[in-house]
Amino acid sequence: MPLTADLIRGHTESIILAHLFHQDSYGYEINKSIQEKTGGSYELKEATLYSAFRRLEQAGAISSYWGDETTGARRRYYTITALGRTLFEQNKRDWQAAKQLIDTLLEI
Amino acid sequence: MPLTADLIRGHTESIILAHLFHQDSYGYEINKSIQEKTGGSYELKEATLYSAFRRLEQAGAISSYWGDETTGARRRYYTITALGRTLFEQNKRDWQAAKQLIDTLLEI
DNA sequence: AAATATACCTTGACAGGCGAGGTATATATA
DNA sequence: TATATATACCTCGCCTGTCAAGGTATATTT
Repeated sequence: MPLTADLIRGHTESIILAHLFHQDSYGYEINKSIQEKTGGSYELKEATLYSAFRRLEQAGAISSYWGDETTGARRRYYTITALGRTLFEQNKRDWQAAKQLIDTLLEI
Repeated sequence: MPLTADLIRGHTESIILAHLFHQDSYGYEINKSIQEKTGGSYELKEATLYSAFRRLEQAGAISSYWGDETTGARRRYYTITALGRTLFEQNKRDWQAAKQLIDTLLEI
C-alpha cells in the first residue's frame, strides 16, 4: 500500500477528467499516463479506474465509444462532456479550498 | 453535503493529532476548535470523530483518561503518545507528497 | 510454446464517513 | 415550572470509493 493511496481517494474522477480535457482517451492509456506523470509513484488500480468510468458516464460527465482498431485489443474511448468540464472546474476549485483547509488544520 | 467533505476523508486522524500535539483535549473541544479555525466551514461529524478516537487509541497513537469535572458533563481527555507524534510527522510528509501529486495530475 | 504487453471487464470484501438515534448534566428562557 | 439550548459522551448500521482477485481476448516477443 503506497503511502499516498488513502490521501488521493476521492480524486480519481478529477484525475480522469483532467486527462480527457484536451483529448479523448481510453482506460489503459490514461493509467499509463498517470504512471508517467508521477514518475511511477502512483497508478490507478484497474477496478478503481473502471468503476470511476461507470460513475462519470452515469453522471453525464463523459461519454464513450468503441475505437475502430483493425489490429490489437479493442479500446473504449471516452470523451468529456460540457457537464464534465464544468464539473472538473468545480472540482479544481474544491481541491484548492480543501488544500487550504487541511493545511490550516494540520498546523501545530 | 459540504463541498470539502469527500476531499478531507482520510485526514481526520491527522487533524486530531495536530490538535493534541501541544495540549491534551477532548472531543467536544477539538470539534469546536476545528470549526473556529476554519471559520465555520468545516466540522467533524461526531460519529466520525469518536470512531477516529477508537482507531487512534487502538493503534497506540493516543491514550485517554476521564477529567475530574465537579460540575457539568464529564469529559474524556486524550493525550498524544510518542508513537502518535511520529505518526503525525509521517502523515504531514505524506500530505505534502500527496498534494504535489494531485496538483500534478489535475493539470490540464 | 510460453511469456509479455495491450486492453477490457466483474465480483465481493473492506474501511472510513456519517445520519440517526440515545444518555446525562447544567443553564437560560418562556 | 417547563422547555429549550449548550455541553459532553456514545453506538448502530448504511453508504460509497477503493481494490484484490479473478476473468476474457488479441498481438508480439522470446
